[in-house]
Amino acid sequence: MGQRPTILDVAKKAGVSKSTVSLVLQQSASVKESTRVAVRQAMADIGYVYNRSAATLRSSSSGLIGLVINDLRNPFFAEFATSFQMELAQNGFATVLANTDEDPLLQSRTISSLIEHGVSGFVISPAYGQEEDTLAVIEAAGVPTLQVFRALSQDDDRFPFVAPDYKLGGTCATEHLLEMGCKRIAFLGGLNGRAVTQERMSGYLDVLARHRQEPVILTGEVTRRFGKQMVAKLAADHPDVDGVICFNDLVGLGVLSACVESGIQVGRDLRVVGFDDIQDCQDSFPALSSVSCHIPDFAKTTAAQILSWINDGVRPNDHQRSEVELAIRASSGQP
Amino acid sequence: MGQRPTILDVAKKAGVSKSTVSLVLQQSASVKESTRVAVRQAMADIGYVYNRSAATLRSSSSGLIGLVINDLRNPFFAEFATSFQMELAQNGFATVLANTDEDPLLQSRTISSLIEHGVSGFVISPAYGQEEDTLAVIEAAGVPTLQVFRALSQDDDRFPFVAPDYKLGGTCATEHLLEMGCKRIAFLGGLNGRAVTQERMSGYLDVLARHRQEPVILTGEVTRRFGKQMVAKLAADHPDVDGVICFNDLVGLGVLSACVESGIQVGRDLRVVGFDDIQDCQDSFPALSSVSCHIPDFAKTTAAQILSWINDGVRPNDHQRSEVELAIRASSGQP
DNA sequence: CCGCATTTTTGGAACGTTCCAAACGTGGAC
DNA sequence: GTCCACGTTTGGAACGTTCCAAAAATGCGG
Repeated sequence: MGQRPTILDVAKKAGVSKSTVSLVLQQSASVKESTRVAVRQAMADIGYVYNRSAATLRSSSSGLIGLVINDLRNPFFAEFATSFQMELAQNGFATVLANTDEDPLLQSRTISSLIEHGVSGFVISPAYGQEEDTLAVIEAAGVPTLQVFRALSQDDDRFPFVAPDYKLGGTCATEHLLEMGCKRIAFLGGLNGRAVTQERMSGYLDVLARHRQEPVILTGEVTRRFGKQMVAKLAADHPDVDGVICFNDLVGLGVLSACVESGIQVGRDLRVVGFDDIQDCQDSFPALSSVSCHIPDFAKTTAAQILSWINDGVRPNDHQRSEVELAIRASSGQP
Repeated sequence: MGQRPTILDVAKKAGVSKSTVSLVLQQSASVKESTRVAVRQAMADIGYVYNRSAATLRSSSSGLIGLVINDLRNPFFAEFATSFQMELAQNGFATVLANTDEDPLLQSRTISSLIEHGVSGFVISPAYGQEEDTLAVIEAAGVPTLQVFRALSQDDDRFPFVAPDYKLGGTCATEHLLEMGCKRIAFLGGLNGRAVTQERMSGYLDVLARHRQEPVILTGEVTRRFGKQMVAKLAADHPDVDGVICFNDLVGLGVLSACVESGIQVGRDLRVVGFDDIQDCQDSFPALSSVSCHIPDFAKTTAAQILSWINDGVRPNDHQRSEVELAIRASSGQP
């Protein structure tokens, strides 16, 4: 017995059959308490470790969930991934986390690899491009899949999609800035034509239209750097702008640092609101107002949904929007 | 054949035996080119997908590597995890990423779970506490394991350990500040008594001793918040401090934002150096000087080492230090 | 103490690969 | 034409679980 012990060894030690051991492993209710204890004891005695590959092979269910993320370096996704992973761990599932770096090719390779590993489900914040390939592969495999934050297929309903209510976020942020007295509000960042950008922007546009303000829109990357650059551009091209809604917090934080650099008083000369409410928002100077998506809650909900799909076959609703809430801080601050 | 096709189906379709198909799957050199092509074609035709659980069961090697990280929300680790994961993907391995949130109990549970899944190796930046339990479990399983950034077992050599040369980093940073003319340099952050803190600090202490400067040490958390708080404390208790070495970039960025807030001119009144060189350093204001650990390279090396241990049985050296380099930016800037 | 319902336990057959020793086929040397 | 070596291919036996139908044990009313 130089090998690792198997359930057979456990069975022998405990004086029962392997089937009984298996039942114990599966927490079956139909095994008598006393034998359960005996079996557990035997396991501890001989140092048994469960072999999930064998179980997976036989039962075709792996206890593995693939989390495929387009940009893990973005703190927003990192925070989500962390919460999600810990939530799943609580439920006995392990998370295989993969970053696709916005590369659709890498994405479909990754997905194929995860399918080979027999993941029981996917949660995916997809990279754009090659939509058909990606979706087809998953569909062929028949693995429960939840799209989060972004949807590859806006129209068709192949996979349920859950995201924060971006539009409402845009609305809140814009209304807030108006209330603070802004006369001219710009929207910064976000790739043009992407659904997420359009949604966040549409909340902004609606509110402006209602208040008969002309929009100022500068779409682009979603990085700190871009935020910094746009401050100069605004100063040059749109000196009357006194409020900005940023596509996300990274852009917002970039704006903040550029303002500090060029002596613009954030919260007075220029009011800034970000999006996502990552943790950095609280520690920047000035602290960044932001549309909070309640990341940990969102992760919890997502985890619950994919689990109940896997375990109980309950497919989540196709389009879901989670609540958002504006976290007001100094960057949009003094009246 | 409502089921997924297996190698048997492929074999039938291609007119060969299942063994041959298996050989093709394993890229064996001993299969003739023409049959290889035929088999591949057959696979494509019937939509075969490889079942790794079966392979794992038989060959007891899963192509899965566990990456266990103590704090994924810290951008430094997120950057590392991302690079590492993508590097492994290149080599056909999938990464199971788990965050332990500095919780040793969660850590040992996580590790056990990953062992059940049959991970072929671990790369672990451990949470402190319960050292013996954690190490014993891994050791019993006999899984190749590389400790990175931190070591649970300083003394014994149960698992190889690789980390940036923290001490050298501390030395470089301190010398740099001296060269810039600082008369009094403080060290901020890092939990007291932890090896990493001591190493970073010892480089600092050595240099100060050589220049007969008295150290000012304020250990504590490794967060932005702590950095902010310490600026006030320094101003109150140590008004003569004109340079700070921060335990890591988070502390450094916190210092920066507090300085901006209270009107301290960073780079002139106070020179600041961080540690890790996360991406945010380049986009803060002012840009934060930092000791770079070359994260992507480090990840690459780590990946290579764990892979060659797994594939070729080459156990890496027990204690390794990777190069560090000071990235000089505006925060330590003007002479 | 028997019969019957119910609770527990059980042996054998999967699951889809890889491994191994042996068989096959082909071509060159004699 | 025979033999051997070498490059390919092959069937059967694992690997460690879960599933299933059926057997064994138990409890209970009469």
